[in-house]
Amino acid sequence: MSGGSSPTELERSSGQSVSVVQVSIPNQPVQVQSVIQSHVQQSVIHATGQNVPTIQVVRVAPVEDDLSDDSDGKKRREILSRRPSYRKILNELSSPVSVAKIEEESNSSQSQDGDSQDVATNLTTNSVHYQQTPGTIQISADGSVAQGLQMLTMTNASPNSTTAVTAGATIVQYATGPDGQQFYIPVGSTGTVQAYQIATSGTLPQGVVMATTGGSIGSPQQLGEEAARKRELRLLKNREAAKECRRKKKEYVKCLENRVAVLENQNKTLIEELKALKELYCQKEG
DNA sequence: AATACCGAACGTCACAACAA
DNA sequence: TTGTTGTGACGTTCGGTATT
Repeated sequence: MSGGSSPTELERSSGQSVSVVQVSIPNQPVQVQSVIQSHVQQSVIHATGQNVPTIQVVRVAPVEDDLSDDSDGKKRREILSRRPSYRKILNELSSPVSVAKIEEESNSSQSQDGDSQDVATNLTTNSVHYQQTPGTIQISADGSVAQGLQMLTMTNASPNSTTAVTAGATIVQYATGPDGQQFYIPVGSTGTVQAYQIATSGTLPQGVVMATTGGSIGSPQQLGEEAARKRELRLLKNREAAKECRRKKKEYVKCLENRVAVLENQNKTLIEELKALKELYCQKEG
């Protein structure tokens, strides 16, 4: 057992008090730190070392709500922005064991979500209808996986409409291909589509590049439209990113909660085992 | 049935971290 | 240095449940 008189890395960085319970287990292959960040209702597990016969359970005491003063929004924001993200914490995990397990659990939950690789997913929020068609995954001879085309179609779908695409509907198509990401946004109601390409590799420059449909750019009005479209794209991408971020976060939290439960069980068992061994030892001594 | 409350999900903004 | 991405925070909307 060790409480640690000097502040841990976590205490130094977060200002939270940390209590440490350390249990040595013969033949236990990993060292595990379980960290509960109650403030954000997230659990973080650190697993380090393949051959360290130690389990270390770390509990972070609930932080005093020093952020409750809403009048000081900027300070609050500053403090919160310094908190490391769960992704960063995950990246800091040094053990391939935990990472592999998280990935494994992540994959299994994805497959539970209804074969997301094979079935087109449809979701409707408010009056906006999203349809994501399955991407093609190319696997080369060396086993590497190349991301294929992924198409996202967004339409204004009325709740009663039987067809996703109706006259005058706004359709934004988003595609991820080998040359980068592409967006197709309708211009006016004539059916003309403006295509944008966001290059991520190859010869195309980084950023948004006007790709198709003629018409010179230069007039203030066109510049304004261009800026508006850019903003539209940014919002669209950010919207999708936020969704993805939330999905990952939920998955991650679920995974960690499961693991916390497992480790708590394990801890309980080990404490009982230790107790039994102590009694045995005392009997032998006495 | 009307209202209040709550939690989940969403869209947007701001900003840190990262890549080119 | 600049553009992109990921994510915390905030406000809004919506559906479910409890209460009146």
